[in-house]
Amino acid sequence: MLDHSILETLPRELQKEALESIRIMRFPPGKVLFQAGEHCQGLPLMLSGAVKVQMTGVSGNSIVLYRMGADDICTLSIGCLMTGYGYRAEAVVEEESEAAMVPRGLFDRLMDQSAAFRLGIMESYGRRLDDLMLLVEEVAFRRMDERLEEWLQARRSPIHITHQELAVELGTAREVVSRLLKELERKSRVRLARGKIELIGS
Amino acid sequence: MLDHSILETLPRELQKEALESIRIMRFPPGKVLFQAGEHCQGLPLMLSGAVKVQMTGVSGNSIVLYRMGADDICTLSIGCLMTGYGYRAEAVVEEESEAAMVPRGLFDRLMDQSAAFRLGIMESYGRRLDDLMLLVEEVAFRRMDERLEEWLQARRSPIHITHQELAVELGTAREVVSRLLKELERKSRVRLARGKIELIGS
DNA sequence: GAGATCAGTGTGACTTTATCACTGAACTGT
DNA sequence: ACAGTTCAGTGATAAAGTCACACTGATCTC
Repeated sequence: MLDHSILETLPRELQKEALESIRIMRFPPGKVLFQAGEHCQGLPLMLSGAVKVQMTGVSGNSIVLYRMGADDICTLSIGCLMTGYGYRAEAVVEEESEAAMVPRGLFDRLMDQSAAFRLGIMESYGRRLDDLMLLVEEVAFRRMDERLEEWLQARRSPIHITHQELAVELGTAREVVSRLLKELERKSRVRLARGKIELIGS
Repeated sequence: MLDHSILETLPRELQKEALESIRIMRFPPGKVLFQAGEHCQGLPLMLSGAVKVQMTGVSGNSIVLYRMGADDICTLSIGCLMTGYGYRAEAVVEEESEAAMVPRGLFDRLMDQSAAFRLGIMESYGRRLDDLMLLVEEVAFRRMDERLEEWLQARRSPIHITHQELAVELGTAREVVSRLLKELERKSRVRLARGKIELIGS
């Protein structure tokens, strides 16, 4: 049940405590783990699945910041727990996910007593920082048509997504995505349908 | 010498080890602490001063990601040390700074034995994450004229900076800054001179 | 101190991206 | 089958980024 998890690496005694105080939860696709402004209810440690973290600006526009997968701990939640401020972003489940909800006390003890756990946390933080730095560069300097094409090429055709969702992925406006996609269709690089994009000859 | 530092909080024995293995270094403004691609030579723990961290995209454009001040540990360096990858960004001293260079071994022991140190690290990470998330939103969705005005209003007139440097602060092109500033001058909100911007009536 | 040099700035022309307003097409439920 | 809703397309306009080049003020050289 804790297979493939960072929790496996814990010393026996801690593992026992962990198994007792941790709640394992399942989340279906679409489930909102937390929203902007809410306060942290416990640290989700992902065991499987995929969750996207996105934020909405004052303008009302949204952008996907990064994704979490197995063995990631939600670094945003750590920050919320430590500072007591509310979340700045929201987390939405993309693929059926399992997560261990770690209470504050156990988290502190794990940090205190397990070097492996600490390493896992630091790695999660490092990845997040790296993801965000790359994103800043993308958004600030790269052309939208290139970013769109890369995004499309990184998936399997057909891709089921609306233009609006794709706009949030890239941090742009829906109209921009529509126009760029239409342009790609004119070049016969994609075939468009409502809520679906087929890649041609890649 | 370690006044105002997170290192003060350490238990006596660790503090002794810290004082022995840590090198305190002074850096003058303009000093480059590290550059993109380089490998980590030790964790800088800032004691005083200010350092900006900026990155350069493939396009050659640069953007300031965040700033470090007293009691910040360089989270980027932690990541580099853990993963062995080179830095993705560069760090430039803005104000005369002092930093304690913490070797890997001591860092691990501090993380292991001092809850206060761990908390400091987590807070540094939290701030970085928060800074970067806000930056993503700014860059993706906010108007450049607003961002420029805010940046200007946050300083004391006169501001000594070139348009190029200001462009890097905001992650845009020099020409854009020049034009927006000229527009502000036409509205009598600023007075421009070579390398200097005076704010009028604020 | 006259010219050469160079970093810093200004600006026109053009492209790309964002925003606004609206139309129409495709799906949903009853 | 119709009403309501979500999704997509597009023209007009504004903001921002890019490219090319001219100008200006500071510094250096002789």
